[in-house]
Amino acid sequence: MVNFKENEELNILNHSCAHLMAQAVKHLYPNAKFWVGPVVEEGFYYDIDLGDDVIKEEDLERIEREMKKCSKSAKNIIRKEITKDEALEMFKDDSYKLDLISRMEDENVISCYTQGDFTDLCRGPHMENTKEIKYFKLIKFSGAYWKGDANNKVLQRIYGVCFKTEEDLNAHLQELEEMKLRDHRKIGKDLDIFMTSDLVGKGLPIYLPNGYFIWEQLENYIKDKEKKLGYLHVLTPPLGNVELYKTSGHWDHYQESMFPKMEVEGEEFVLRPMNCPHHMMVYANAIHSYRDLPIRIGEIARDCRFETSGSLKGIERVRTFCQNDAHLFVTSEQIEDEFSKVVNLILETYKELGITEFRFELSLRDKEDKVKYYPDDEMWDSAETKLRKILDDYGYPYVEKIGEAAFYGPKLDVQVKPAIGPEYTLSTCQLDFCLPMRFNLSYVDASGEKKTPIVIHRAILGAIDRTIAYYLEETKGYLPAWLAPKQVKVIPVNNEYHLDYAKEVFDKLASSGFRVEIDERNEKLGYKLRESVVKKVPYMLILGGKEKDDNTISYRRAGSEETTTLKIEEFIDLLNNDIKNKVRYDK
RNA sequence: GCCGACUUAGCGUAACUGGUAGCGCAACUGACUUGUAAUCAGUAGGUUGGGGGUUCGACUCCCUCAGUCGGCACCA
Repeated sequence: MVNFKENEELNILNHSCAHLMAQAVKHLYPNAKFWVGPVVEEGFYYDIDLGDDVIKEEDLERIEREMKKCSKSAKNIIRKEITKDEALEMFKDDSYKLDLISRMEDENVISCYTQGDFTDLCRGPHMENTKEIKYFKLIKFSGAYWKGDANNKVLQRIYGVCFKTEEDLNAHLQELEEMKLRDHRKIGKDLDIFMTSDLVGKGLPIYLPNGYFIWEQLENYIKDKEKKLGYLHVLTPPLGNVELYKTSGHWDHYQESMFPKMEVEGEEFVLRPMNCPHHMMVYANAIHSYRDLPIRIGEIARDCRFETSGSLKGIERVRTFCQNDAHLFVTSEQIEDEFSKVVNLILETYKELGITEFRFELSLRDKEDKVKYYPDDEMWDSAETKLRKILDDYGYPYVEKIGEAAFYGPKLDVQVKPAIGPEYTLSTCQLDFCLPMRFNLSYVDASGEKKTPIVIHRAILGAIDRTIAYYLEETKGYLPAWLAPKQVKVIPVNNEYHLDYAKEVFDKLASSGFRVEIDERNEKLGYKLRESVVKKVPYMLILGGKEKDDNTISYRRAGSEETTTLKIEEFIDLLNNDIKNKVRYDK
């Protein structure tokens, strides 16, 4: 998928197109006031105040038609540089522009661009003439808070894309359609992976047998890896006393997005929104020597968060989910080593799953925000410096994000992009000097002195739910054999002649431990084959006279139309290899 | 939560400016006995998301609740 922001040529074209759209909107809505119209990864948008008017589906077409007219009028796009005073005078009736101008440095050059009857404040650059802005499409529209603040007025935001040629535009629109086909919500339905029910409640997905099978595989996979790295797994309750969260600080920070507390026999409980406090208690259960550290406590742990209704999405963002969580209790000398091991684990896991599109973010505190972040600058500076050094030493590229840290410490977030919607965090590794203090955790060091350990919070498969969503989209539903609920479908060409042989092959595969199914129905080969193709079964074995005579099998692999013939033992080797190496079929 | 849209059988959909719900797949029954994405025929399946209203009459218009979707905001 093209990145409009990073492609310089498309960036200029799309930004110019945002102006063209603004011009058209101004023609159709003379009272329209404009906020900002930047180019983003997925194209351009413009935030517009239409007074009491709102954009409707049919308005997009009207605006597009008007844009075409503006484009055809072939007006030169003329840059003019003005002083701040001139700018303030020029836009004196436009509170939005005045807001922008007043925040500009006095000595900076302010520029505006004029095309025909429309002038907009803008840094540029732009195309030279509106006729160059020709192949565009308005994609979607929505409300958007002014300045991204939910307390502010909702502006109308219109998104669009623009290309140099009609072919490029059509190819892009085609690609957007194809992305919809790989949406995990569609695949999840088609392959009977999960369901939801109004009666159960929104954001509370139910994993069907196929979905739970995938879940179990992923859970076992990551827990096995963790065990090899010395993690100890525990099982803790999915709710806890409110005091536990008051101690951790979560109650103060996240009460609003927790399910409300329940009172029973004078005690107050909440469904837990995360597991750190429980794991702190696991640590606190015994006296620890420096010799015991690092202690790595892991759990596939269920959490419940009262996520806002508008943020729920399939199994990607839900109100109950299971984290692949762990807390590493370490000495300050062990931070770097343990943190690096986690980064290694993340990268190794991604490599094994074939995940190649991801980026690292170093999430730091916003020093101005004294409310969110634990007020201890020395602690924060030390944690952030340490984490930055670890990442620099590690050598994997990352970007820094101010104000994205957790309230208790800075973190490394691994971001991925789903088929539809903005990118999200799949894995995280966080450095925490704060909670161990709040919970009064300690160990005895070599000189017999009490010390406070440091905690590394980390999740590799993040939430299992989200990982399933992501992997369904990654693989387009063509699950690799190790994850596929059914690995092989045996299809006799003609039951009368080939069923016995098919059963023989079926028995051999089943007794070799494969998840195999035989289709004994009296249907045409094409009919039976189609069903397996649609359900994306990794291997379809077609067994007829040829195979029976030669004692072979012919297979078709998911996503391919090729047929290959092998000895049954060769096929078993092939499948074992696929399972062992987690071979993907979607590439 | 906010702005907008949507909700018809298990799934995918049709029904003009209001005239009383069709189709395909899947399911079930039977026939066909089959070589790489859909054999033929029949049967059954819907208080058109729930509730209320307007109307002689509502899938269609209005209100309301719920859910879903696109963004925004939020995301320990």
